[in-house]
Amino acid sequence: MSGRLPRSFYTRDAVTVTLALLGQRLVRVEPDGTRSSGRIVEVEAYLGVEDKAAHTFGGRRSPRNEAMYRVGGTAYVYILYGHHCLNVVASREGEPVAALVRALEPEEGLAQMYARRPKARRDADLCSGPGKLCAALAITRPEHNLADLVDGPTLFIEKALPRGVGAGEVASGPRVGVDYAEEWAAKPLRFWVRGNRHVSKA
DNA sequence: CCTCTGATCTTCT
DNA sequence: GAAGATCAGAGGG
Repeated sequence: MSGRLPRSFYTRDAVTVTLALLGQRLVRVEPDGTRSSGRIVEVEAYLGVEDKAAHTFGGRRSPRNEAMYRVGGTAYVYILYGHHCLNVVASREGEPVAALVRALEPEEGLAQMYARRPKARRDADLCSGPGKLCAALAITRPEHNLADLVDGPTLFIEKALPRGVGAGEVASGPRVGVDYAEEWAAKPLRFWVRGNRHVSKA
């Protein structure tokens, strides 16, 4: 069995962590021990107080974005248009940077995912978006915001063996839905596994 | 396959 | 009261 990613994985700079998450396995464990999981195939980096697209732009700290300021390895879960979204906080405490997990390739617990996402017609509909994957894995703000992915019991990330994703397999482009962010809108901070059919958009 | 539009609901002003 | 780090369905190619 593969091990969880340690604290030292998360306490590096944000773009390094964001890229390194590609290929790793996000795992949700139910109280009864049932696992749902998927390989991370699409992510975006959000870069702290200078990034106009980030919730922490300008250093605004609030109850909503508190998790962003915690140590790398903390989960930041927020609600947008009625859907949950999961971020993996990076770097050290006090530096509010994170990776938004945008898509997974489902691996374990497919039947449970379909049960939680009744609208899905095929595997590629299950986790191909930040709101979809949270629904599929039952990731919610009340349960998972501020959770520690290094030590927590119900949500964590396992190192994919034998390795993650090679540099040649990674594509990059502008982040989704941040056209309002002026010069930050065009920066290539979205990364995905090239050709994978589970990414939210090519 | 693609683009467009309405539903949705928390957060902060 | 307005603005989103979104989703799903409709309609056209």
